[in-house]
Amino acid sequence: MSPIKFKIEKKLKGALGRAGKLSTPNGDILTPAFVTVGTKATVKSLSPEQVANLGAQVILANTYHLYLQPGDKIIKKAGGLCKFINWKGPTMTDSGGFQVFSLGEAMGSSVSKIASGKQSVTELPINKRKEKLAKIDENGVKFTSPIDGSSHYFTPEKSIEIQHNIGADMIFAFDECTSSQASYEYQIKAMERTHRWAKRCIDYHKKSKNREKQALFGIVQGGKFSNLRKKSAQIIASMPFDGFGIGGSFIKEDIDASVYLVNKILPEDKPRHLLGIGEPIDLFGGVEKGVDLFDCVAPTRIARNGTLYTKKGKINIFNAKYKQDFKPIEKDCACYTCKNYTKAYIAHLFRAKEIFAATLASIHNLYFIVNLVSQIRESILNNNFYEFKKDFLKHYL
RNA sequence: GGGCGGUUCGCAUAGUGGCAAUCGCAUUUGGCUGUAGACCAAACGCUCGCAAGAGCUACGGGGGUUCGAGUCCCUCACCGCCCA
Repeated sequence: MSPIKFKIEKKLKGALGRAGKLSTPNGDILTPAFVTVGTKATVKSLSPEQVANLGAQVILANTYHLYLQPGDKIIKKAGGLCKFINWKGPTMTDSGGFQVFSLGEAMGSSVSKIASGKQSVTELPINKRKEKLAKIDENGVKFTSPIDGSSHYFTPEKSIEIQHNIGADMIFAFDECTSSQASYEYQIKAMERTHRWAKRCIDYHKKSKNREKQALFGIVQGGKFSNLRKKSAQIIASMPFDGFGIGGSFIKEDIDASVYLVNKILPEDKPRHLLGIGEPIDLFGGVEKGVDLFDCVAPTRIARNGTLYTKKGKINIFNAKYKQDFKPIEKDCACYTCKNYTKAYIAHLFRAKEIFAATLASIHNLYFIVNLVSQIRESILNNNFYEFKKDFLKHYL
C-alpha cells in the first residue's frame, strides 16, 4: 500500500494534462501544484505561515543540506521535518541527486541544467574555476562539504536513510542530474547508473517501516536525448515507485517535447513531478504534457535578487524608473506585498539592502507562480486551459 | 611666521617616469530553472561607432625638466597636524 493516493479529477482533452488530488499523510495537494523550495528547512526569507498564506501547499527540502546541517538525526529527534519547521502540510525531500551536478559538473564552467539551443557554454577563466565538490563512482558520490570542507559519501541507501530520518511525505530516489553538455556516451552511462541506484533505493526503502508513511518517487533521466528519455521512462516506470520525478538536463526549447515523451510512458495513475522547472511558459507546457507537480528555486531566488514576476514578464526592481513608482508591482495582484506596498518602497528596501526586501519580493513571486499553477488547474477543471494558456502567454514576455 | 603631511572619475582609495589610471562603495544594466546564490557579471571622463576602434580632455592651479609627468623640480591655492 502506498502512503499516498492520487486521484485524477479531470483530464485535458487531447493531451496528457490532468487535474487531480494527491493525498499524503500530512494533507492533500490539489494538482497541478507548484511545490515551494525550502532547501535548508526554510523557504528563504519567509515564515511557514507566510508560505501557507500565499497559497503554497507543499514544501520541498533537501537531503544533502539537512544532512550536513543540522544533521538528519536532529530532525528525526525533533519529530520530523514538519514538526521541526512548524509546517502543517505535505512535505518532500530531494535526494541530493541535484548536488551531484551543482557541486560537480556545474562547478567547472558556466553550464546550467537548462541549455539553450542557441547559446554556447563559456568556460570560466582559470582563476575563477573551482575544484569540483562532488565525484561520482558506481557505488555513490563523494561530496566535499561547502560548509567546512569535510568529506562525505552518499550512496542510494544513505540518501534514503537520511530521508527516512527527515521524514517527509514524499522522498526521491538518489540519482545523478547530468549536465546539459554531457555527451551521449556519458549520458547513457549516467542514466544506467541512475537506474541501478533507483533499484537500490527501492530495495532499501522496501525493507524499512518508513515505506508505510513515506512515498518514494523514482527519477527519469536521459538528458536531452529523446531515445534515452524514453528508455529511462520505461525502466523507471517498471519499478514499483509511488510516484515519478522527471529530472536532469534539458534543452530549453524542447522541455515540453521531452516531458511528453516521458509522461506518455509513465503510469497514468501515479503523480509526476517535473524537477526544478518553474518558468511560466514551462509550467503551461509541463501541465499540458501531464505533469502534476513542479518545484523550482527561481521564484524565491530571483526575488531575493530583485527580479519580480508580472503578467507582462519579469521586471528588475533595481531599475532606476522604479525609485519613484508608487504603484504596486502588479495592479490587480492579490498578494500581501501588492496589497500593501509600492514598487518605490520595495526598490528602496533592495537598494538599502534591507532583508524585508527579500520577504516582500518572495511573497509576490511565490504567490505569482503558485497562483498561476492553481489557475492552470482551474482552467483544466473549467475546460478552458488552452484559452487561458494562450491569453497568458500573449501578454507574458 | 616655521615644519611636516595631503589635494587622483559622486564618495573613499592605489599608483614614484610609459596610464584614461587600482580597489571598494555608490550608480546604470544584465543574468539566475530539483538553492555553495540576500548572489554573479558587465559598464562607469567626454564624443563618434553595433563593434574592433578612433578622436578629445584629464590626477588642485600655473610654470619647468624629459622623447614621455599623476609620478621629478619651482611656485601659488586650499585642507590637516605639529612648533612658535
